[in-house]
Amino acid sequence: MSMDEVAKKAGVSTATVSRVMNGSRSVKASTRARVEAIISQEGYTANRLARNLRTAESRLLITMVPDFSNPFYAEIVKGIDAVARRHGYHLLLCDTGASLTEERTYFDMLRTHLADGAICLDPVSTQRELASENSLLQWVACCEFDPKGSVPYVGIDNAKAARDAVKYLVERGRRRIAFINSDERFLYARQRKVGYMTALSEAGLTPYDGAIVKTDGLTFDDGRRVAKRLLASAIKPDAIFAVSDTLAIGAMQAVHELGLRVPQDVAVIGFDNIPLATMVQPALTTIAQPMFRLGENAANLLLERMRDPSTPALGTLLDHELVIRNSA
Amino acid sequence: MSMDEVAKKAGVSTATVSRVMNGSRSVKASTRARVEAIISQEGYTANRLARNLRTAESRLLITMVPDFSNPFYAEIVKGIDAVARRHGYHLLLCDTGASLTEERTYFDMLRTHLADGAICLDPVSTQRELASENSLLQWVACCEFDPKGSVPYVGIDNAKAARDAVKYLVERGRRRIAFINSDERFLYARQRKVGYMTALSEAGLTPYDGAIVKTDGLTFDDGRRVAKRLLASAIKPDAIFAVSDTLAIGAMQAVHELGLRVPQDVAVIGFDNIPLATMVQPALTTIAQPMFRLGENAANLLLERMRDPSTPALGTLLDHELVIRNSA
DNA sequence: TTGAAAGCGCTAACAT
DNA sequence: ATGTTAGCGCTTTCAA
Repeated sequence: MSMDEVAKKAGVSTATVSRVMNGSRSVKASTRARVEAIISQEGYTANRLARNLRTAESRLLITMVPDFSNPFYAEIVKGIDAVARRHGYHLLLCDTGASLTEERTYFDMLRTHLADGAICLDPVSTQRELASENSLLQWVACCEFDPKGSVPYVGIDNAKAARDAVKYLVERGRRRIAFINSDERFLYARQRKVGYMTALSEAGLTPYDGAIVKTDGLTFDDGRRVAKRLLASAIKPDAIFAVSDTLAIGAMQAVHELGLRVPQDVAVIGFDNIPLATMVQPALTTIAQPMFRLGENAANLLLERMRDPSTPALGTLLDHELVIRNSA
Repeated sequence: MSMDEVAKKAGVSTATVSRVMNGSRSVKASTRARVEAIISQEGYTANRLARNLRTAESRLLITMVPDFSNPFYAEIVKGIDAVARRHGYHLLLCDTGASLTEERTYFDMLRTHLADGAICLDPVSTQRELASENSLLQWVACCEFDPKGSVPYVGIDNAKAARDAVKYLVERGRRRIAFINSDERFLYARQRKVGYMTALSEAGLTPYDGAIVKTDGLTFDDGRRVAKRLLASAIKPDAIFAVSDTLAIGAMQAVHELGLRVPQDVAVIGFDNIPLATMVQPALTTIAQPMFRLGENAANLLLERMRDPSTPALGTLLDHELVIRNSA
């Protein structure tokens, strides 16, 4: 059923029906009542495709996530969703698999007006590729960002956070501190490595031979695998710092499987403070990111820029926190 | 830039540009080349709002999830996404919080042609409310479904699966088997309870006093909390069957905190086989659901019904599997 | 093989 | 306070 038919039944013009639907003040009470009666009686809802075409907005926001089976992103998305909803927007959530091609597809949805704005959580390396070709589109970066780029962002100071974690290990007397990093296409991976190096050099240390390892993914099993390698080499670590909790938990598992104890033999620190961190044995010491608030901030930033595109494209860094539990 | 401008630049009509964009065969090769040159040179992409309005389809599929921080749903969504993508659809993912009001919002998006179809993972109790008012819309249920309803669905036989789990415990000599259930608005909760009762009665047992407990949520902490209650009562369980892995892992944690051993003192079985199940100590025995395939099937079912609405609205049950590890 | 023209269902400027 | 009308940018029949 279209607006035309509603108008006909109510004996008014489509313009009046439109006014009623959009809450325009300039409709006589009796007319409004008559129209509303028809609307609810017929269960009429406006065709949003038509409305969107006409008003050139869709009230849809895209959120690009590299992998939504990673629990870390869930909280961020909830923060985004909360803000979006509060402003009458809905979320088009996309698992890009960190792939450039997929990203392009979603940017196309912006370009073709299927969505009004986007929040990108994908690796900064892909973001850089996309920045120039999508400079006219409304989008912001969250967690992953190019500090020198022109895309507004919200994140944390990864280098400082990693430094805090490693500094803590040093203060507890650890000297052979291994570092499990992930894909360095991600800014956080590169920055956290910097923080790791900084903390060591501030303590007059250097990474021992073979202290730094890399994984492709972020699964528990990735963590377990590389930790086993770490624990099987000539020089054995007395502490492991992993760039994500999932990796850290995998590493703890590996330590246990080799008959060693956490933290006595090997201390372990993770990053993210996912819900699970409190549930493993021993509970995981980690760096907490304000995930929900990261999402909220990103959404607010985007909405603000959409409202007023001349808003300066600034970057915001939120605070992290070292959460000390029992694994280190 | 609109199609009009492309047409003007190429010296053809919009109809021809449209034909080129949609790969119509009836365009002279030289004309096509000329138009395509302009398109790529200008970086033109069609306004999908306009196209959607005209063709009355959006190529968007809604997926309603009660809570996407639950890792269980992530795999299902990936299955849905894979199929959707293969057929040129994109996913509008929604966290409804299992709320009826939210659900209604998303069904409205179907009604208003913002999306072409929906897959609902929300509790069957809310689905029932929605079934009649949305009987004309294209949607299917996944995991949660009304076996007697008219909405097509894909799921597993929860009662049978739960029975398998509890039967296994009985066969291993357990007698005081506790049951941690969650919100009984969910079909799976009710069906699994049936399975639990069936297995016991088949073994000539009845639940001991206080054997059955309920939680509101599905977090680790919910599991830990109720397990503590269970282990503090007069009669202590020698086994715990939880309706989800997250609850089971929380329960294991509680057992450990009380200085008891899993499985020697208390065996624990979960449900879902989330990735984490292999990473906890001891590794969790659980019922595996084919999550990815559940998602794939649901999406295929939906697409089929959209293609041919006369396709019978049938229900499919996929197989589960008891995965034996070390916790029971 | 191509173009002209109608129209998808709505909003908003303008007129009354 | 209400109606008329012109489009938003596309697809698609119909005619040439």
